[in-house]
Amino acid sequence: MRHSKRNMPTIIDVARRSGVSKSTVGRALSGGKNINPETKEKILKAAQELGYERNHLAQSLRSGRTGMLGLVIPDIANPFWAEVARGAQDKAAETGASLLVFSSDWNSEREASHLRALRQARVDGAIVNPVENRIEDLNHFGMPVVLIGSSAERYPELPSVGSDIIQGIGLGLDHLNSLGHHRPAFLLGPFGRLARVKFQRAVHDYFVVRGMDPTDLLIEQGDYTVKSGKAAMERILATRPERPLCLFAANDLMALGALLAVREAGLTCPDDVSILGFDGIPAGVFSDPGLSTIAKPARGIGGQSMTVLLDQLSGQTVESRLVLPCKLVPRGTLRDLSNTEPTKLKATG
Amino acid sequence: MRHSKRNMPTIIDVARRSGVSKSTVGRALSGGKNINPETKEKILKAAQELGYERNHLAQSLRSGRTGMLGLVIPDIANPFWAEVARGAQDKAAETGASLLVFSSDWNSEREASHLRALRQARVDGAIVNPVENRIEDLNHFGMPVVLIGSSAERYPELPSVGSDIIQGIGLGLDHLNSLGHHRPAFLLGPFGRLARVKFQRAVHDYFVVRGMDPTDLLIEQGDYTVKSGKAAMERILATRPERPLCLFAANDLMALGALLAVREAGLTCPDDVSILGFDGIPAGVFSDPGLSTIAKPARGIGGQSMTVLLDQLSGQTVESRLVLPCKLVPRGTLRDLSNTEPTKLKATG
DNA sequence: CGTTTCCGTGGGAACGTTACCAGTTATTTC
DNA sequence: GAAATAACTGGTAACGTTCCCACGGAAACG
Repeated sequence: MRHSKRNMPTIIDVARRSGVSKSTVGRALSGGKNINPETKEKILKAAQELGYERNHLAQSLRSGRTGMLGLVIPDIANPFWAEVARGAQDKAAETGASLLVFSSDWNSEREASHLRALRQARVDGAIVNPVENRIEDLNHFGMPVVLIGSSAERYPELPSVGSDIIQGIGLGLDHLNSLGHHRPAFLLGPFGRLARVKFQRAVHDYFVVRGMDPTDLLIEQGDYTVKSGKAAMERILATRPERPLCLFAANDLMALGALLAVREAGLTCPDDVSILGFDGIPAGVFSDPGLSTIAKPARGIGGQSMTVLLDQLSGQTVESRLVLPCKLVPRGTLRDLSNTEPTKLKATG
Repeated sequence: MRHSKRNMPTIIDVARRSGVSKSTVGRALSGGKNINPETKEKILKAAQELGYERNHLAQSLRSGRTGMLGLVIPDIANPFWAEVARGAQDKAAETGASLLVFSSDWNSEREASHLRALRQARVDGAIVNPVENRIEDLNHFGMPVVLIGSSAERYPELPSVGSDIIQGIGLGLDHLNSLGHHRPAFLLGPFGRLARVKFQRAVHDYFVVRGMDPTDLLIEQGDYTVKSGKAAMERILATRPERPLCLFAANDLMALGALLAVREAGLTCPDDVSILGFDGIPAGVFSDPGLSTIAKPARGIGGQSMTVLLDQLSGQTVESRLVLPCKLVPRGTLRDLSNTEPTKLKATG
């Protein structure tokens, strides 16, 4: 190794080599004004020759800005959150900031510990997906925060970025309607969860607004896993004999599980059963047929939340709540019934 | 906000409040010896009351250790690398270290820029997946490095952690043999790549060691994408009429592509065609049937490389090259021919 | 020509912590 | 009981940078 970490060159070495004071070197290196172009070039050259690398710690300690930002998400190994992280990271890199990434595993203790670590690292700000059942106050975190995800609503005073689930659900139901699926079954999450309540209410409102009957919709429950999706579809198939059937699942994993159940029952998708997912995970491409879904703007959420955070850091007032639109991704799990028997369907609907 | 970032309490505030000197506070807080238990408790209490949070920057600047580690991988949004990151992160968290994660996108300029950022942040060490075509010298990086991935071989002096591809291939071929597939077709990567060469050599050696004929094996080429896998399988189906057919693909994405081609040709997997993948990506679960594959220990690579890095930091001498075993993940794409016609197959093989 | 403004530079203090040394007691040792 | 040792504490100097002020000289102004 060239310099053994304990004797890396400092501005003072650069100053000696270029025959000026460390103040001048500092000015030259931090791009300040009031510096003779010739002197600056001389200093830059000396710095390069010495292999000088600015000590970010000292700079941060003195200036009070670290140029480091924090990101606390449930699980970096989860494709959705990995996309979010990537979006945030790219945006941060544009401004030369580094990102400290932590996975909380939906565990509020780990979350608290990570937030403490961020505070100790004196990051300039943080993006956090707060754990759902967390009570402790994120409000006086001590630095700018931007919240992401559905549980952000618990902190109305803090800026947040999320996906527009209501719009996404509308998009999905519109699409289903256009294909002739007017009363799909729904597969939602666990009863207690905030996301579940929001989803169900959005569906209800959609039906009411359009003068359709929102009661007696078939709603099954799962826990967002493949297994629970499969089990739910088995229940539906057992109780509902009618066959062009349609299911709108609250996430892709359950939708894929439902797809497995359809196959095991000897039925085919989309001929017998149509399935629409929600999330837009990459694995949806590989199922047979490919999973039609409503994609959340994962990378966009990461990028936008970073933008909001950076705006906040530069002193701008920021929008308190930003929702990004979802996108329809039609693949192969939806059957088009609109041309087959439009009159009959209209009559029943 | 409670304290507006510019007036967070320091040890000196804690010292005032608890009536001791800042030296004593320092001792109490950094868990050193030579401190009266009562005094220590008093100080801890005062610190808590003030909401004191140790300034990691100052600590690092003075002590020369930041407790921060770097991780440079191609793409955090890629499931495989996300797993690696997760493994490294968990291991780092055990020792209280934070991880700075960067995505290089297989771009050596971005990689160089990220390495510079790590050096400026004065991280204690880094884990790097070097970009393949990189020439610049990672050898005098200036701090402990651990390499991961296949291109680590270019830096024989640096410690590295990878998966044992040769063992994984052996595992796959053993398994195929046991199921009666003695001469599978192979779907490998682009000709120039190091990984392709290694794969092909491993297959060759496997055949030679077992006294089997390594020549005239059917080898198709792809570029690790789904599309190329599909195209390759279409070529194979067109040229090879015999039907219990078997394909061993060099990665899961191509294997899934091949699976699509089989379906589109009106054939079924595994009845007509058996497919074995390599990687162990999560999406393999959702295909129909589920993709049998050789899983690389992604999280293990992350965790082990972090262990090696931490060992190196604590002054221990470390193994220069560590290879982790791959694991067989049997799902549904492999047909068992061993019971059906063992004698006939033995005769032909 | 004296005064003001500007530019370029240097010298110190400060950021918050740990390392080190020098004290002051309390405790042990011969 | 004096001396040596241990336990605890305080003061000061770093770590490498930026911030602030002061200084000299050149240019601009009246």
